[in-house]
Amino acid sequence: MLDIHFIRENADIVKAGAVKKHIDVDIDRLLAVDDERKRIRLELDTKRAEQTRRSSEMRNAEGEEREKLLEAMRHLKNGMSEQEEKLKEVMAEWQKLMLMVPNVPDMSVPDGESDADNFEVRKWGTLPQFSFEPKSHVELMTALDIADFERGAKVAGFRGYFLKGDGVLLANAVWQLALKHFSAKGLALMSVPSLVRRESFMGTGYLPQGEEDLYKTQDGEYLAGTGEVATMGYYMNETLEASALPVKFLAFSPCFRREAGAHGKDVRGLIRVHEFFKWEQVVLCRAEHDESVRTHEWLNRNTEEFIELLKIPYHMVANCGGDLGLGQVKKYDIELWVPGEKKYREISSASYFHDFQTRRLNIRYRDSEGNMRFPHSLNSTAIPTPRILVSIIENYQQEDGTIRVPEALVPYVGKSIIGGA
RNA sequence: GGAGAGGUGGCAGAGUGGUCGAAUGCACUGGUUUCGAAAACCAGCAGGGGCGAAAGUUCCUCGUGGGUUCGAAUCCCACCCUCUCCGCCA
Repeated sequence: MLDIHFIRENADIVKAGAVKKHIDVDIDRLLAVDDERKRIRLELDTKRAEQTRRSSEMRNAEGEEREKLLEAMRHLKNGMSEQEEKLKEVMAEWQKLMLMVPNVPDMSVPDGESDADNFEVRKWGTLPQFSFEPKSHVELMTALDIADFERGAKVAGFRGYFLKGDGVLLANAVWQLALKHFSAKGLALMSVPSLVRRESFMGTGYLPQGEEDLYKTQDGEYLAGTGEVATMGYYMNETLEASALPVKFLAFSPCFRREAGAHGKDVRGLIRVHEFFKWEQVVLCRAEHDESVRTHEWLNRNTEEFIELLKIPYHMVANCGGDLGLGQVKKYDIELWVPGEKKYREISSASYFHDFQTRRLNIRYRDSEGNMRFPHSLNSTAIPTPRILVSIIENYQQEDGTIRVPEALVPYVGKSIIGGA
């Protein structure tokens, strides 16, 4: 959510931002509703002030004087209840519109409609050269019996999977290495709920718009598609000490996604699944743009470094306007090379939000001047499993169908070849 | 699943119809004292919205939404949430 003052004073910027994000929102309508809201409030305030005044006179009034006052009050209240009704209607529309206004993307965000228009910022590593036709992870893992997709579908339905044996070890090894790498960066470990109430989804901006993509329980909670939701909810409705900032979390959680809009996409394998695990970096920092920008680069770099430990070729893109979420100011995606598809596939997403989320979540801190402020929030994937296995398996495959274990993972897997004799 | 208790400022916690946006304590900020600090003492200190250059002034907020009343933190209703005990269970 943006500050209504900001929207009023920068209507053109907000409108242009929505256009850049390809989000349709009627700012003029919001401004008109806000005018109405202010007008009614002012009139009501005046009447309420009179009511308070009269009612304190009432305490000592007796007899005829009292009757007069009562009569005047009745008159006053008549007009008020109508206006209160009206204000309620206006506020309902106001709230609805406010939740729809997207955050303004940064100047540096490239124009574009979809992920096809994202801008490549840098590239790392050299693409593997195979003397044979590389196989997909589905073939490789099935042949090695370290994953079972058929039975996955039988038991869990579409997009279901089992990891088995060394597949489990490999996923676990990634977690171990991630734990070490990311906690060395000063991120505090936290294991967070996946079953989360509506409020935190509203606060992070996944609701009200994203209802379709979420699983919902019969008790009304939702299953989170990312640990970001619970981690951001952690300080909801709290006031932090400025000295506590920045807070930096590395949150672990199971993640659940309906993939409602992606029925035909990535129907095989571990790229797009309904349930997976993710380590997520989440930061709250002082409400300074510079600090947000610096932290954003840092978070993204942390993940790049992790991928470099695994020695998997990647590139990093700046997401275009049309590929940004409602609250995001800017986003970088890291995409890993997938030999079976001969293209880069997303593994990580780093974004910053300014105070868009903290305003919705009512997370505040007191700055050095004693003013209440909404901190800035950021988050970035540390590492998701099992998706990361796709690139590991396919990039490290050998002609005989065995998989070399990335050097950094060998201590955790306990072997250097999967499928070897 | 059954029974009960409760939601008040940054925190703890009083307040059961009118000078209550709210005692008190802690925390915090400023000052006195000190070589400096601690302690003590003095003072300040909820958030948000109007109007105003400012001083100030006014409205809203005691979980949320309704109701009763001239007047509600306080009474009534509904909902949400939390805690305790019993049962069941990882």
